[in-house]
Amino acid sequence: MNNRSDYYPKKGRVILHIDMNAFYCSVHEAVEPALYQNKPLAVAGSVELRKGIIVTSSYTARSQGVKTGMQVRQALKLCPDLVLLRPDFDLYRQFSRRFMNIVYEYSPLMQAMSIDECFVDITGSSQFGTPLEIASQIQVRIKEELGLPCSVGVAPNKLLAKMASDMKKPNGLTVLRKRDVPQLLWDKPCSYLYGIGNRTAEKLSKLNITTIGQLAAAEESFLIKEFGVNGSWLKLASNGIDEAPVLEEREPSKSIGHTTTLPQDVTLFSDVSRVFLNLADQVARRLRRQQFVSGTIQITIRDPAMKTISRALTLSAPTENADEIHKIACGLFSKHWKEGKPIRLLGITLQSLQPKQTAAIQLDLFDYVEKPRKEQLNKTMDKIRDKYGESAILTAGMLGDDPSALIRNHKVRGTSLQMDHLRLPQEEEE
DNA sequence: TCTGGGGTCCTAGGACCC
DNA sequence: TCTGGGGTCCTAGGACCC
Repeated sequence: MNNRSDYYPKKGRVILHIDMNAFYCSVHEAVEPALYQNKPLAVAGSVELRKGIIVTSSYTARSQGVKTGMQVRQALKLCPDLVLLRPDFDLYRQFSRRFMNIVYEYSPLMQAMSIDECFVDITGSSQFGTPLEIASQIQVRIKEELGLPCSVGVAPNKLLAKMASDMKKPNGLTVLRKRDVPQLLWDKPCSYLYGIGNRTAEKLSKLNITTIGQLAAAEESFLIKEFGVNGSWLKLASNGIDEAPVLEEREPSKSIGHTTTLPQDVTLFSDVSRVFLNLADQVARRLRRQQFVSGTIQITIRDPAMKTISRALTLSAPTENADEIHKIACGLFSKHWKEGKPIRLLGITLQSLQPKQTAAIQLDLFDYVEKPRKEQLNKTMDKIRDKYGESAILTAGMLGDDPSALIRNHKVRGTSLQMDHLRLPQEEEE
């Protein structure tokens, strides 16, 4: 066995799944080791009691019982010296790009799954070594060059690679072959299988199928009868079979949304409108940054009992403007929510996204007299916020005295600017 | 200990058109 | 006046994942 290609299958694939360990916390440790290394760390969405939920925690914190999804209050009880940090998504995105660039060097057939994990198909990468050597090299380089730990799964398909990387954390390197599936997976509960959540596991359990092995042995026709087309997938997946290819092009986003749980339940329309104004502003800005326009506006409303509804409206012409999104959100709300019913959470999601260029051509947007000015204003505001932070510009409606108006927690760097300080270039020439 | 926020995909029903 | 069948778009909600 001197030839590296002997380690690659004659037919079939070799897939790696790279999963960053405690990603957000690890990034903070890497950036400021003196402050944070080996400290019990947690990133929390907010420190307000009601909303305070642990988003992720370092392994040191985990060893003291701190878990994702736990309330901040409870986490502090278990771990009094827990260091709480606000999320910094720009920083995470930066490290995300850097670790994926390393992976990409070993094969361009790479698919980012989220900010902290990706698949890579190294079937044709024998020039870099055996699959295990490549997996190990990637892991070592991410550690040495970025200071971040990760777990790597090596398998013949995405499903098994994903499950393999999950088996040993942190810093795990796990090979999962199809022939290992009976021994390693079949005695595990169904929900252990990636793609089976609590609902499906419950339904399976009612059918007397509680382990992956039992699922693997079930009749496909029976599973199809109970689960529809998902039945076939259940049968295949429990046998370790998955033909889904690694898709190299990262698909453009299909929706952009923001939701917020309010500090207190609200009932007044004026409060709702103000929250929507803020949400509309945030989603519109992300939309513009990605050079998209949106054809469908959806709102989400959750009541104190956690019952959630969504209502959507498709526009005759797509938009990128916060004003318009805000107006539509308020309209949808008035139409579908009885005034006075208490609200716990509000959200706005933009759907039917399309590249702005094509939309502009289709709609002759440039023929409008009003549009270029509005676009100029949007651009100016985006630039200022890129420089001074999210809160640098607040439109009038966001300056209410109700706390729900200020749902943003981002720090303000530099001075706060008012709308009056903005001058459009055209106006300066006038 | 009453449960955050960002997404994707799928389904099913209704509207509407031919 | 009552009526088939196919196709598409829109909407709402559920399930799942990170």
